[in-house]
Amino acid sequence: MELRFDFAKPNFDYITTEAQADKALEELEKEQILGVDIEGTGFDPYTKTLLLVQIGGPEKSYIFDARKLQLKDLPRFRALLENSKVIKLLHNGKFDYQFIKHNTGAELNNIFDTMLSEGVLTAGLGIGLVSLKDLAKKYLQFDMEKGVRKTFADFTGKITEEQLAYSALDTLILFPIFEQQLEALKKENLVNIAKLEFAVTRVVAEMELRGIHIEVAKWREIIKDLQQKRNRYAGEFQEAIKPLYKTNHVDLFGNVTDSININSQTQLMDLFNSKLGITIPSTGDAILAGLAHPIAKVLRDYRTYEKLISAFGESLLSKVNPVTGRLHPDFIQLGAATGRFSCQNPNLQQIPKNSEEVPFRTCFTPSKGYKLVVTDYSSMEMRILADQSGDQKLIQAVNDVDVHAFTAALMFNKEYTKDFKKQYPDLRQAAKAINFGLMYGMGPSRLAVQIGVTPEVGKEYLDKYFAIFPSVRSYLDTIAKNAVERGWSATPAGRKRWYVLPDASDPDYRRRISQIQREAKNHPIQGTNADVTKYALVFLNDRLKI
DNA sequence: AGAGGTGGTG
DNA sequence: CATGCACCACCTCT
Repeated sequence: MELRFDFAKPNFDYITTEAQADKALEELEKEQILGVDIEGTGFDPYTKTLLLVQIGGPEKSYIFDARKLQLKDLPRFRALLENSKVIKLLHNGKFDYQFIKHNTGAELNNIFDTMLSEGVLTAGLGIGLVSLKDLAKKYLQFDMEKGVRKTFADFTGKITEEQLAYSALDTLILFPIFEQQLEALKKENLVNIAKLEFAVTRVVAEMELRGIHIEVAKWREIIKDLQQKRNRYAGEFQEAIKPLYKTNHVDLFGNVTDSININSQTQLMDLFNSKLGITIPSTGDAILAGLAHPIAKVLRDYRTYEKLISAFGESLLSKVNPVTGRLHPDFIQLGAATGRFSCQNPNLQQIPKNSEEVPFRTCFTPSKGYKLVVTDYSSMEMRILADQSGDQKLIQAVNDVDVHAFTAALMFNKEYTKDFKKQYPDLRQAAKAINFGLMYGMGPSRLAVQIGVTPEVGKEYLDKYFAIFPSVRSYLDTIAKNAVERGWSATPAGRKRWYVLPDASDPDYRRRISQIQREAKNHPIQGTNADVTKYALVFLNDRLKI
């Protein structure tokens, strides 16, 4: 590949005056494709400063100094970035979108994102989202110098030549990577999925900028209550185990100390296996629940509260932004191999469901003058399974009735009525376990454990299920078979997930193949849910624009 | 710093 | 026999 720039001496102009900016914009307005990148003093647009905005064609980069120019007062600058006829190449454009929007008002559009492209091209391979440096190495066999990047952290001085050259390279290098990725996307029929991700990334940028309002005082009240309960159980636990430990646990000041660290799995294992003579394979809740010993009970109670306090207590509040007073979590749009989102800092996707004792979610309220609108799909993955398998009975079930109850009625030869759920709760529960389990590629033995029957009965149930919904079996089996043959599976919208196929000589060959089969059965279901949700995000953002 | 255990969500 | 999918946070231990 012939490069149109010199790695060692990239061509750039450094723009510090309005006159220079006008001249640069005149050149940039001639381009159909622009590379865009920014440098800031950190990652949070609200607490960190925008230093540079680099915009360039394939041969030359123009570096706008955001501290010397009033970029929000340059309508031509904004018009260039918002010109929907021009493609903007970025790497992790969500980040640049946020800094540019916050500092200049411009809303980048028509984005081609090299990080997201690589994400859809390698989903499932365990590579994750990669840096621009990684892509330069993969596509251009070039080792990028990234030491300069760190020099921008909390930078307050005068921009150096070295910093400028580094910054320029970041927009130039996007072009040859873009060209190769575009070919790969076409070859893998991933263009439409990539376009979806590019559209979604603007929505995600807006979501993160907006953040969410949390009632901090109310949150603290909930934690306080949980702490009281936890401390009581911790005390009861220590009291109960004290006789088992001979050592006199008194510290230098005469205070009685705990016999063991209740949070230590190692010490708990020793407590049960050596001191109590109860052999357990782990201290997980499923095991403890099966023990009659009162220490197991108090430990389970302690854990319930300790979990909530440690995972959702003060640590979550520490993530409230000092400038906005709101939470601004990171939404990773390709966070899962299936195409699902993940979320971090904090993970808003794992706030406990509301209960009377733990009403965490009620603390997320609209700020004054706003309404919080909640939207969701119901039984989405069951509907997807019904639709994709084409099974007429399952389609009828998800459309017309309580699908789990309906399944149970057919499997156990009962009449389906409106109060089936009340009449036969256990049968419905068993059918629900099968419905969900199938979407995860579950086998008969796990099903048996799940619903508390023998493995033989578990197998009977599965056979019965597939006799009623024959298309579901053939659908899942075909997906699994294709995945092992081709090394990938795909959603109807075209999203792919790849699998690393084991070598025939691998001692774990059978286990690994089974793993791939389960993942592949789940991928088109979970992945389609992700596809649908992402289309909905774009749709909603377009129509609910404030 | 990273692994393993545990447990919260869809 | 094991072998239900996808995540992230916190804790201890090494």
